[in-house]
Amino acid sequence: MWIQVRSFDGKISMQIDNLSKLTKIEDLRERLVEKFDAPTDRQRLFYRGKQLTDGHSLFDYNVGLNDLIQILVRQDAPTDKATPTVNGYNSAGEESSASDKENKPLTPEPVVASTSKEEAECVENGELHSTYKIGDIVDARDTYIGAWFEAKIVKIAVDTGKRATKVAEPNDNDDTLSGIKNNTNKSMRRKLAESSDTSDCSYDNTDSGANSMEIDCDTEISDKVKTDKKFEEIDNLNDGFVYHVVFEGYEDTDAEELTCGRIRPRAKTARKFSEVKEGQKVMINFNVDNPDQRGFWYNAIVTKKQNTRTIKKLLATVFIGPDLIPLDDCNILFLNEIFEIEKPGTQSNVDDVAKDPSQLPVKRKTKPECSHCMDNPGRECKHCACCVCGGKNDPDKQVLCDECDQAYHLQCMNPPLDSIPEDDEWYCPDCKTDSDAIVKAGEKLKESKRKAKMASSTNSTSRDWGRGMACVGRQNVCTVVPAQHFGSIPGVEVGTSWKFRVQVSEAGVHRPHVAGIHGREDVGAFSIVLSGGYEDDKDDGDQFTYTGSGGRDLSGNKRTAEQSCDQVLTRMNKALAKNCNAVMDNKKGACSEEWKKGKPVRVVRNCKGRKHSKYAPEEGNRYDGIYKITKYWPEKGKSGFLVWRYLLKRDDPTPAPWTKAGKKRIEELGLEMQYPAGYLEAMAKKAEEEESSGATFAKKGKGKRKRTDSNSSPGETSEKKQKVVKYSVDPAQLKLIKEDEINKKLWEDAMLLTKEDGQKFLGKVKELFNCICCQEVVFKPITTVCNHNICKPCLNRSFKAEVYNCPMCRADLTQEEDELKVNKTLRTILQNFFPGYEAGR
DNA sequence: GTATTCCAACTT
DNA sequence: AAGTTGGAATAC
Repeated sequence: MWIQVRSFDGKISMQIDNLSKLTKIEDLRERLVEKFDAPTDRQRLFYRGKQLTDGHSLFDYNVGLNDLIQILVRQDAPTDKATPTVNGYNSAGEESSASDKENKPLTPEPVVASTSKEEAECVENGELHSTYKIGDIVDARDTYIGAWFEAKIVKIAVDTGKRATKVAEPNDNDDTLSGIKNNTNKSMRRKLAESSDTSDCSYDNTDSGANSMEIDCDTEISDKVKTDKKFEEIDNLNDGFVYHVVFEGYEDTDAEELTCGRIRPRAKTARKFSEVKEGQKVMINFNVDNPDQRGFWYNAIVTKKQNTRTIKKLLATVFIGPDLIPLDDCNILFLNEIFEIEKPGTQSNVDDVAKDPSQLPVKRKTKPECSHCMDNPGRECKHCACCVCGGKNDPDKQVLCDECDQAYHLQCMNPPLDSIPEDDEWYCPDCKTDSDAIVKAGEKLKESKRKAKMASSTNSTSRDWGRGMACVGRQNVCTVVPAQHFGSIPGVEVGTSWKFRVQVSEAGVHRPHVAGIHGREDVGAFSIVLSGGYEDDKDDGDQFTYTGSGGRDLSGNKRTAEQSCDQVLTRMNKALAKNCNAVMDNKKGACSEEWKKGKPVRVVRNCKGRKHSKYAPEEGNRYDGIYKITKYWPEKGKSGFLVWRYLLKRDDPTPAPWTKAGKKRIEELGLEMQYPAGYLEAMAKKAEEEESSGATFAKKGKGKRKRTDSNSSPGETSEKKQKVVKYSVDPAQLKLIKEDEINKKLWEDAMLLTKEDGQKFLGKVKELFNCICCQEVVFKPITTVCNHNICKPCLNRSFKAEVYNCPMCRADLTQEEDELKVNKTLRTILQNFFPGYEAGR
């Protein structure tokens, strides 16, 4: 068996082959380490909303063939923090970390790791001429967004030129002005701080395209870069020291290593608006994403000032991003919060602050972290405070979920918690893996009673199973027609072949997984498979005899056995008889005068029938069209027991696949053997492995070579086929399509394919009218104002969850809330093309 | 190769 | 919930 594994961001995806259903989760993890660069203990695997835990098998979780498992890689190893790894190196050693501690008088023991022995020599305060001292209260420029944040120096080291942050330094040579990513929310900032810990970090904001902005590259800007070079000169200053700073509010995050150019004394001189002059360099608050809101603190040059009695306005060039790109003509909102830029290298302020704590500058206001309560401490907020009561009280008694980041008061939990959990990780009830559903490793999932009875659960077998196609479940269900449907399946051409029976089931042609007859004794038979079970069945192509089922002792889950008793005309045998256009006779059978008036049976021939029939396909299963029951009768089989026999005659307008016309048609339509999704890939890989492992044999053995040929994908030969069979849409359907004006464009797209074949056309219709929510053909379709088609039930669900956007394009649908009108025309057309597809809904 | 035996999908 | 079923891999 094979499955798909994908990272949550969708960036990395791979097929894992050669799995058995009994493969354990821990074994699966091993297979993911390399590709996802994730040690097993950092992997979090999810399938259908459940987190997979070790000790269980894929079967326990009902993971099916080609199913998708998502992987999330934990940032931090869940091990103890005594030996942190920073910058990709291990901690330098015990001595240096011991001396670290002495040098950190003020801070509550931040995790600072030296990068190597060489660099680990910490600088004693005053010993060397560093620009700043440990404990200095400073502003430090964030590497990525270019804004200044309050920070504190916790450690100083001699710069050996090997700083990890080097890659994150402003890049003089790089004059790319576009594609600046601006991240301004809290979690982003935290991420930024974290990500700078990795030496090979090149931060790429993929989480939200909405936050990124592009700066147009025009000559004006390049000119500005030159004139304002001075900002850069300061920023690139290097006094030979590396300053380890911790940002205020992020004390629990590792320190960031910066050069002195990225640091300056904490801004303390506020300038009055009246004092500010054009051309002046200042630090102002600006929000790049939403210029009419509060943002972060950036360097800026005042370019225009208007100060009349009625108008007070300040325009400035603001320097943003890692390369401090100038952004012209920014309207500065907070005219009473303009700070002078402190000169770098001015007297250290650590002693002053120690003497007189009131000198400590007030924390500058930045963009509120919570857009719901605007950080108003008096306002309850379930977003940034306790998500149960919204209260902001007792922050030390709030516990944060490591999955969703929501806060919970201990007392607001149900049941309440007595104390902060001691575990490294804590998950809120919503995120916690359901411990009821997943019991301790080694035991089975409680879920299904049936499963508990199975051999694999009762430990009655040691058989490994589920590597192949014998016991897989269906990947899709045919909804084009109801399960109990007589006649052909729209879109499935005569001559279509599938490798495995389960695929025939998926296509809706013959639904049972194993059984040869699909029917209901009170309704009739819908389809049969000829798989050569009975020697005395005679197959002449256009007509054949068929034997009913039963009369054998299949106890013990056997598939074959000698006839051991008479067959009776019940169940499937009766169903087949029902199709015959004659009065039912369960003693002697019956014969139809007008056999064509009987109910249609879809006939599939299986390659196993080749033993006795030349009409059977060479490989897999082939749909041969509609047959009808001419007569049925009981007779003595070779075993001496009674069996029911049926004579079927072909009644299908399409030429049979073995005829000349039929072969031509198959060629024209380009019908090829259908394999399960991922099957050919899995086989190719398997063959490759065999090839390499058996390389020494390959030289001798001629047989091995053959294999490469049979591996060639069937798609390769498709070039030469010509599709001349047109698919015709009948006039009534065409009329309806014209009426569905609102979907005109989609229909035009689909109609292009009528030149090819029905499969293509109907496939396209399915694709174009697929509901993005349920991934099926739209049921009770609603065509939105933005011209998208969604199932009414799907849209209703969305509205119930108070989401009033189009699931397709996010367009506002608030107006439509009251009157969700089904596009009746479209519904009729779809019903026309896919008769009964609604029955499955 | 052949006998055995896993599960899934179906109906009753 | 139990019985039926000629699939297809696994064990021998």
